[in-house]
Amino acid sequence: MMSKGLTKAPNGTAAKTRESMDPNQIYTRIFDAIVDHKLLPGTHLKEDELCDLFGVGRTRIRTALSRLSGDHVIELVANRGAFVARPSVEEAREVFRARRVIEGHLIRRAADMRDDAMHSALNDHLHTEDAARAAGDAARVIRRCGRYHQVLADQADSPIMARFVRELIARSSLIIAIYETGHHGDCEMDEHRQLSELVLQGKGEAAADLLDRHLTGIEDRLDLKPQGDPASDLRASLGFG
Amino acid sequence: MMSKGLTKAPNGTAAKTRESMDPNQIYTRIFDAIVDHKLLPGTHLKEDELCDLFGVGRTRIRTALSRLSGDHVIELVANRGAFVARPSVEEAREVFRARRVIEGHLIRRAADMRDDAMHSALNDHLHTEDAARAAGDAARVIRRCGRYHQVLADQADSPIMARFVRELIARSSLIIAIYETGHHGDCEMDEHRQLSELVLQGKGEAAADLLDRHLTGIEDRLDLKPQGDPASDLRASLGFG
DNA sequence: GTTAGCTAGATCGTATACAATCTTCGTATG
DNA sequence: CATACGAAGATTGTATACGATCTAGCTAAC
Repeated sequence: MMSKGLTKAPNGTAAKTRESMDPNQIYTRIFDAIVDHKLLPGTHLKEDELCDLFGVGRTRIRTALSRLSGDHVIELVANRGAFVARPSVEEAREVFRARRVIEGHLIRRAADMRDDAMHSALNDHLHTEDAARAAGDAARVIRRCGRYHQVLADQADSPIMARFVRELIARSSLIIAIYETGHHGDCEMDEHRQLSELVLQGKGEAAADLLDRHLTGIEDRLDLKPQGDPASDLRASLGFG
Repeated sequence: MMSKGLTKAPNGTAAKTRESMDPNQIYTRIFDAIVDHKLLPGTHLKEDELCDLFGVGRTRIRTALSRLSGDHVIELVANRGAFVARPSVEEAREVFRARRVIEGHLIRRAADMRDDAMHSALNDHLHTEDAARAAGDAARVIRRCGRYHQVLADQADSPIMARFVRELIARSSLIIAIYETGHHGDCEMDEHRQLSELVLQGKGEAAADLLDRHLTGIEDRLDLKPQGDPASDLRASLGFG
């Protein structure tokens, strides 16, 4: 059952659902549920089930699933259906490498462009991140941490690369769901604050360096051992390693 | 009429078409037609017309169009349909900036990883590029030039970033279609050869520098003036500038 | 007891029909 | 003659029904 991950309406009433949702809204709802770890990697997203939940025909569901597949947050298997993606170790490493490359460029550029609007955007977000942490809502903290990187990427006036980063952040969330070890501090809160300060002081190189270490730190806290082929993987899983 | 850009079958017979094409094949055919400048920016891709051309129902066409839209090579306008994308000047500049960032990273990495397979892949492609140029087939030269960058990106064992590059190359082709000035040499052939040599010699930094200049050169050969709002743009187009 | 084959159920893939929307062209009116 | 209005045609958006494919569980044979 998936009703744990996707509720019919955000406020509890089913009113919005009756009025038929756009493919866009459906897409966003599922995307967010995946990023927020409400839908876990491997989950089978059955079309009929989603039809009931959202109160629409299969056509709209399929449109939404197609877009999600384009973002690589779900995998469309022929004649089997849609599954929440399960990034491999190799994919995981490349996602973080790509983030270092692209976000690194964007943060340098943002530092060169800093203005009042950027100041507000970055600080506003830090406040919501604080609030989430204070409330002790773990799911919200995860979401806010990811969002910080998105807000940062959005400051560089580079919508194309910001979209790439959006996909990479979503996939990072899946990666964390699969490979996280006990000791988080997924995104060290303080590092986010330092990043903002460096950007707003125009210290692009320093900001890029810190961002690189920040992302590498997240990656290092994951359990990304090279995993063997399925056969030996089975042996290892059964304790014959 | 669009039959100039999309022929029913590659060899002239209509046999393949009868057997019903996959959404995948349809997607690839349209994607290639756009990259090859057989379908020009702004072209309206009508669903019924495509149904006739490919001999399938609208469902498969829509699946293909949805994927193309995800690549941003076509634009899906609500209730109006699909149009070949017309990148703005701002988008054009960001596409080349993104290419410098991402391809720059990949070429450095490729240089660090060079092996026999890479040697063959790069040289094989240069030969097909030579052949196209010798045959004097302008369309094929354009296609091969774009493909070179794709082949290069594919050498860095980074499928995610290689996919980003694939989209950027396709959009570059649209940008060239719109903004090209008379004097091409779109991709200086000799620079491709030099790039391959530097990569295969493991000179990553030098290769990255040359690639940066190469891409900047292509961008500089375009007519990317800051374009005014539609109103003044019309005045300029009619010679009242 | 194990394995191969088979049947029934579930799920997705596609085509088609109908509804909603937009565009265009003709018409009437100022 | 120019402009606003309206109706017809064209095009896309959606739901639904049917067919294809896969999965699971059962039965039977070895």
